[in-house]
Amino acid sequence: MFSKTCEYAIRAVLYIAQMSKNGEKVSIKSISKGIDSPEHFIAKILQELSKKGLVQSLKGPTGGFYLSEHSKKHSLADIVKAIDGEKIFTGCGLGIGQCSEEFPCPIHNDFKVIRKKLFDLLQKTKVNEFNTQLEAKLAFLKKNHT
Amino acid sequence: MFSKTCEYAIRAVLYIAQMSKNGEKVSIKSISKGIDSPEHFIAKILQELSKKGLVQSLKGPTGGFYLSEHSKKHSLADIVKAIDGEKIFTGCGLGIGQCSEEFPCPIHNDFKVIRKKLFDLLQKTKVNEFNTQLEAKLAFLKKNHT
DNA sequence: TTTATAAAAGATATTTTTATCTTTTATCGA
DNA sequence: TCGATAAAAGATAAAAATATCTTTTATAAA
Repeated sequence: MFSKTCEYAIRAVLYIAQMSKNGEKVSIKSISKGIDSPEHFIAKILQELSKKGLVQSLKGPTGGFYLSEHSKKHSLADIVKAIDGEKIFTGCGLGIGQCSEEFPCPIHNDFKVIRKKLFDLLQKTKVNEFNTQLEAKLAFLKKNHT
Repeated sequence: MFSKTCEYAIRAVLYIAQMSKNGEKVSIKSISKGIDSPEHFIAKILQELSKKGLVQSLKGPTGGFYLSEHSKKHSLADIVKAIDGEKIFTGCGLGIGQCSEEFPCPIHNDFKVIRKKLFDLLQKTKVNEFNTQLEAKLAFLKKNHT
């Protein structure tokens, strides 16, 4: 559905949201462990998210990643758009360049419905809404949750 | 959503379904033009689909690809499974290996619904059901439909 | 039986995605 | 101010996906 990069990105942001909810900052090392991703790879991804304003960061000792009040309200759709682009929400299911209402692919209409549902879901879901679930270990961001 | 290989595969099978509906056979060259895909690449993909029994073929002069009565009834889900595997129907939306009912990722339940809708749609859609639409140019398998 | 045709098979190349490594810059605390 | 820390930036590497090329095999028609 999403690229691996995008999956890591979402997990990282949810992790940062939870871990920094009281103003703390979270290091790459912590994030990498917390979501079970390659350390250098998630660093690159966070660099990108930081540039686009989806997460905030500070260098140096006691530095790390956190979310501004504004960033806490971002949706999962914002992250997906930042990493994978709009293709998954608007592109043709069969990869036809000019697929449109006027010249539709055979599954155009059915796919439109599913894509809309996906977008609506991601759009309404905000990155800080899982904090308590994650805290209570009712939801997880990696496989080794022991 | 699907890999490019899978998009080509679906388009190719729909094209073969339409073009071979009266017992004709369709050449790779014709398929490649009909769906606007690289000739050698679609040849490789059809080889795979042929091995898995999703399309039939015959070598030599007057040879080409066609669909048996059985193959005509295959669903789009069958093609997706053959090329991309089950991951899109069953895998975790955030790429967590052991995501499950017991240890769910944060979006597990919402995604389950969307994945099910996608699967149901692809499962109920059969490869030969677009023949008349395609014939009447009410649906298209490539961008240059002139 | 020979020749032409068209897919199958196998090998190779290119591009994109995923991942890693090294150096630089900013910031904090001693 | 200096040293340690942590992210940013840039370069490189490995793996996977996409694409192409060449040779072989099966089939049909002349």
